[in-house]
This record gives sequence, C-alpha cells and structure tokens, in this order.
Amino acid sequence: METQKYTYDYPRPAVTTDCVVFGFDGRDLKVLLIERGLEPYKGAWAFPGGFLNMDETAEQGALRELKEETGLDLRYIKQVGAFSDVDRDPRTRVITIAFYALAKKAEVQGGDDAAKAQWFALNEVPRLAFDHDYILRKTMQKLREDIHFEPIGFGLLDKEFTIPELQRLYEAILGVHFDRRNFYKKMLQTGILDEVDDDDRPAFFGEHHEMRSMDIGALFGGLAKEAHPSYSARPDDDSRRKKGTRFSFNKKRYDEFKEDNNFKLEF
Amino acid sequence: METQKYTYDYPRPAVTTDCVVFGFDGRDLKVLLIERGLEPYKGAWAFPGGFLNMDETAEQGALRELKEETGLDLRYIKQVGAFSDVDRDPRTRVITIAFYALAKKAEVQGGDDAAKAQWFALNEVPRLAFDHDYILRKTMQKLREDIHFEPIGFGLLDKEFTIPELQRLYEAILGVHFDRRNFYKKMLQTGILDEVDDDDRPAFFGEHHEMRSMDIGALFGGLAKEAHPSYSARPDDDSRRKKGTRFSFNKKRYDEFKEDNNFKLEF
DNA sequence: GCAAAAGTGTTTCGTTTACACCCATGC
DNA sequence: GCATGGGTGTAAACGAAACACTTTTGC
Repeated sequence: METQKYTYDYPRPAVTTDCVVFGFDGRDLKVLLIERGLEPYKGAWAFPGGFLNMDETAEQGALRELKEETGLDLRYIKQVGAFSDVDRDPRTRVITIAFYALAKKAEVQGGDDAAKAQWFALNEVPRLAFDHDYILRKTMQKLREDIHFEPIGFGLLDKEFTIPELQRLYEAILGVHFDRRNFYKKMLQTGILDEVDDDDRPAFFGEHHEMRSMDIGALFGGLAKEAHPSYSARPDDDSRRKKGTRFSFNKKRYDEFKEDNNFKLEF
Repeated sequence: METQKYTYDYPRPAVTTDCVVFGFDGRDLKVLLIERGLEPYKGAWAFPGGFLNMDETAEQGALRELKEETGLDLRYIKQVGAFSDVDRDPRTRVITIAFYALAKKAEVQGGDDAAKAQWFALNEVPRLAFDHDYILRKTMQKLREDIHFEPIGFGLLDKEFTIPELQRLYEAILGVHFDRRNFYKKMLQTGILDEVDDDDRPAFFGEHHEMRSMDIGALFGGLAKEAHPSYSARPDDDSRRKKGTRFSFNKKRYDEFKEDNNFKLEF
C-alpha cells in the first residue's frame, strides 16, 4: 500500500474533514483542539480531522477521525460547509468539509484519553493552524443560528440539568444575558422539560440514598463517568451537589413544540 | 493535456460544484436546469455544474460553470454544503459542493442563451440526475431559512418592484399566505424600501415620457433586457404596465435595520 | 362598466420585557 | 449567619394578527 499510486486523467484536490467539538463545563463554552505533531503547522493547535477515505461519507470520516484523535465517540455532527481556498494548505490543494459536534459535560470532563487533545475556553483559543481560525468563526456563527432551531442546549448538557445551567449555556453561546425569571417561564411553558423526581436520583447526588443499578442505566446511559469524582478536572466542575431542581429533555415534546412553532425555539 | 495523468499517493475523490439557480417570474419560484447530453443520466435534467479546477475556489468554479453552461453571469452565490454519499455518481467517487444563486426577473426572462438550459417551476421539476432531487430539497430548506436573514427577496426581483410582487415572492418561497395590509405595514415600517418617484420612470413604463439615457443606466444597470418585449417569454410576464407603486431596495438601510434587529427580518 | 388588484388604519390579542422578594444551600 | 444562587408572579409595553372598504387599473 505504501508504494501504491493512484492516477487520474484530471487533477483532484485532496479532501479532508475537520470537526469542531463544542463542550460546556457549566460556565464556559469550550472547543476541543489537537496539537499538531507534524508539519505543516507543527506544534500549532488545530481541529481534529484528516483525510477522507473512499468508502465513507464526509460525516463518517469526520466521526472516525474524531474518535481516532481524541477518543470521543459521538454520534451526531452537523455540517458547517466546505472550505476551498486554493492556498489553505501549503502542501497541496486541500478542500476540507467542516462539521461541528456537541459533547456532553461528562464527555468534556472524561475525554482526556488522547494526550494531545485539550479543551479551550472560547476566549482562550490560541492562533490555529491552516484557516482554522476562520472555520471556527464560521462555525460559531452557525451554532448561534442553529440554537434557535435545534436542541443544541440539550446536546451539551448531561441527561439531567438545572434551568440555571441551561441558561448559562444559552448565554455562553449567544453572548447575551437573560432575565432569570423570564427564562424559567419560557422554558417551562414549552413543556419540553421533564422535572426529575428527587427520589429517583442516584445516591451520590444526595447523602442517604441507596444506589440502585437501574438508576445508573436510566440516567447516565453511556455517561457514567459523570458520577465518578476522579474525572472532575477543575474546581468549578464540582456539580455533584444536591442543589437545584433537575430536569431532563423530552425529545417527543420538543418535536411537537417545534411543529407548532414553525420549528423555532425563540430566545 | 489529453494524455497527461495525475498521480497521488492516496486515492482522492473528484470534486464538482453544482449551482441551484432560483428565479421568480412574478408568480412561481423557478429553478434553472440543464439537460444532460452525456452519460451518466443522459437526457435527464440536472443542476448546472462541473469539475473544479485546481486554481479556483469552489465559489469561483460554480460561477464559472454556471456561465459556461447557461450564460448567466451572476456575482453572488451561497454555499449549501458538500454532498458526499459514496455512490452518488456511478462513474467514480465524486463529492459535490452545492451553491444556490438568485437570478433577477429580467435574467430569468432573458437567460435562454444556453439551448439546453430551461426554467422549471418548483412544482414541475422532473426527476433529476444523481442525487440532485435531494440537493434541491436541502437547498430549498436553506433558502427558506436564509430568507429571514438575507435580502433574498431583493435578489430575485428587478431593481424596481411593487410590494405585492415582493409579497408573492415571500409566499412562493415560504409556502404561506400573508395578510396584505400587514405585509405592507411591516415592509414600509422597516424603512428598507425607497419609493421610486413615478416621474423618474423610463418612458416605456408610462405612455408619454421621454426616454433619457440616464434612466436606463440608473434603473436597469446590466438588466436592460427587461425593457425589450421580445424577451418576455410568457403571458403573465407583461410587467411593463403602469400599475402599482414601485419601490427599490435600500441596502444601507437594510444593513442598519438588521443590526437593530439581531440580523433578522421576521416574516 | 365591471372585475381584479392596489392601497390604507384600527382594534384585539398574545408575547416579551421589566421588575422584587423569599427560600435553600454551602461556607 | 451570611453570602450565593435558586425559585416564583404580575403589570406595562410592544409587536403580531385579524379585519373591510375605497381607489385604481386593465379589459
């Protein structure tokens, strides 16, 4: 395979995928970056991504590269678009198809499998390799637009969350401040949130509950890392407190709500 | 060049562009299609487009192909996204970057330079080649979203238009009906429309005006075909009537308005 | 002169915004 | 017990929606 060559009648650009992964730690919106180990831009930070295989769609390629480079095994990504400036890669003509993905809080905290992958708060992102600064700006624009139409907030929070957490997330994405009372009212009016009964909470959320295995499966399916303190990376991450009424996202009601409101969740 | 080959260490997909051109004849939203002269899908209709050159961005390639295949010389296109299904082209792996463009009414009527290019009303579009049916659906979705944020209406109408024309366009794109009085009010309130003084109209709009060359330049820059009846293709296109107060689009006010309203023109 | 489309204001209703106090928790 | 953040209702202002008649144009 190493010496095998591929020949075409006309020149073809190389095609790569890049994946802008967003995360939220309860305070800041973050993006996941990889430190490049090879030229060009060796040592610079860039989005996870790489060359597309011939037997996979761009979506599949982006998810594969994401897993290979960061260990994150996500299911949903959304295309931002193709970036095709002629000189965007100094090696050869490269067109990249960019996506964004949403990682839940537990995944943000636990996802340091890949040594060189690191989360950066949005206002602390360094100068990036290639045209990734530009891609990030475009992706942020799209995220801010999409949040009105898609359940992005819920993709970035764990299965259970409080209304203030959700509000902080909206504020971090949109860069605005909402009145707390109005935010509560609007969110609860939509009917897309189910209040989680306090008694159903697993033990480590309170002080004297018995841990039942059903709880773990139901509440944390795939996200059990959240429960283990050793994954808590930073002081402001100690969210295993009892404080706050917890809610979960009701997808069925969300879909109904969107149909009734021209697919728009206004904020 | 014919026998020259291009060789790479890794396989590369071919990259094409496709351009979904929308037009509006005063009643129906239309798209511009090309009848394919070669296999695959010979005889089927498809969007204008073709292979990307190595020294042009996708945008440039799409505009070039559009001009080559239809004679339309447009300036603004907007990317819809990359379509990368593995088997979307039976010949080889082809990724296409799709765009949409807006043609003004005059261009719709005059644009039959290319023998095989033809306008189709949206509900009369035949089964298309490749995955172009899917691309069309996605592009329509994007158009309907974008119309809230971008001056799409004004890109599809001639320099001067009436409020009812604008309303019919919005209704054609969004598939809804607006109350005439509310539409007037809202459009005029925004301040983004300038009323065109009746006296400034070129002679062929009224009965007894003198034609002054300034009028032509100012009102029809690049769109003079509008004035020539022989380009009028259909009965419902005879818009050189006196009826209706004519307005033009004030880009400066539009930009100001958007800033004041979170970049949104709600309808 | 008749039919079709253009043009215009007001009222009602629903949504958004602004705003203040009490309660629970963590230190 | 003090500071921080969670939780709740009401009134005013604004924007959206509903609605009918007169005028102009084209035939």
